[in-house]
Amino acid sequence: MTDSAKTKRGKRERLVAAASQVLHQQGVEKTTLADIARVAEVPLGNVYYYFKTKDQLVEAAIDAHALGFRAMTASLDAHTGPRDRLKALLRGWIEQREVTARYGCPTGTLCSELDKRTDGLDRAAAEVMRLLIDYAERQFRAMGRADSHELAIALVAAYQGISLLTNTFRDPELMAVEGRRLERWIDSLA
Amino acid sequence: MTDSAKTKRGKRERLVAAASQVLHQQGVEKTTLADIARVAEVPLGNVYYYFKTKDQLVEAAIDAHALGFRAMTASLDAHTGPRDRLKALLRGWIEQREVTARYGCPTGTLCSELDKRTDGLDRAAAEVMRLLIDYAERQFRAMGRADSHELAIALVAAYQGISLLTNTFRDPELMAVEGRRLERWIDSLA
DNA sequence: GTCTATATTTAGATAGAC
DNA sequence: GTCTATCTAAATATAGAC
Repeated sequence: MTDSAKTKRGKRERLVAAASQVLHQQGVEKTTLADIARVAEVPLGNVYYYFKTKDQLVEAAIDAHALGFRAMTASLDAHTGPRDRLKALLRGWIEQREVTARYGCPTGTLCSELDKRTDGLDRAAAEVMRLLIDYAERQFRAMGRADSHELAIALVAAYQGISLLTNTFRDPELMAVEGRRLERWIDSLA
Repeated sequence: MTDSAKTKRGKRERLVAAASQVLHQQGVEKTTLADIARVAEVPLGNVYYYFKTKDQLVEAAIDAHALGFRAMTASLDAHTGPRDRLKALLRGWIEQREVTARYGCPTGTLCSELDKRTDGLDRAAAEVMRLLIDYAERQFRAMGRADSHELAIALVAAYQGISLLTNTFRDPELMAVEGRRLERWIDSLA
């Protein structure tokens, strides 16, 4: 991606990209539309031409996040088998450890924060988490595990938990160590 | 606790108790001082006699949370051995599963949300998480494990992760199932 | 110490010129 | 479609009577 917000992609697209980034870094509640507009290099008043409310922009960012996840898993499917796909997922998490140490897991922080809301945004975030669990579950099932659902929950929980600790203590090594532990765990499964 | 906010405990004490409750339920950013004052049954303007800023009240609530955790572990130490203490910890988490499904782990949600802040409040929340890890680590060490630190991180990460999923999907059974899995894991350790 | 009324600030949202 | 200026609502914080 050589494009920055500066370049002449569509403004709507720039706003969504800027929202994804800033919402992850600052959290939903602490992010103002002015913050997003500045990063997207779109005048504040113009935001409302594309999104009627802040919530609609947040929802668009979540949808973009879900789309990005589907693209990632699609490329993961290039790997030969389900075990390799799971380990590739783990390695991706380990590679992102610096970002995670600074800002947490994008999906996890969204779910945690948006859960406090009564409107539908919390369900949109939960949907992304569901995508992740379902993907892991399919791999465990392809490995022939009858307890694929429980294993998928355990894997994603371990990742979300270590993401939170990595972020809380600002220590990327936590993710690296736990990631390797999870890799050994996956190798140990029949 | 037969005391409600109504009773004539000190106002400062009532404000801290109300803050602990409401901050857990609504999150820090979405909670107003008016919310806390209402639950504590203290007039809004009077809050500022006890706390100069909202942040100071939030910090007092975090400190109270840390104090409560120390009291809990002190009573856990009544258990015969380190393995029983860890399993008692797990059973406590399982017992809290309905609250966790609705509002998440109090410590985890605080750490996740406050991490987005630059002031010192994020470190106050991290300290409570540190207490939890240190306690678990002491038990693993007492069990004779050389890898007590790694095990403590894994245990707390598993708990924090399943708390997030339990909350995200509003499903207390997730905590119950994973809690039993973690109990078996602790039993399996030499 | 207590509490009402209000000042101040900020951010979401809109009006209307171009 | 774009953008400046502004409205409005809400929340933190304060003033000052009691």
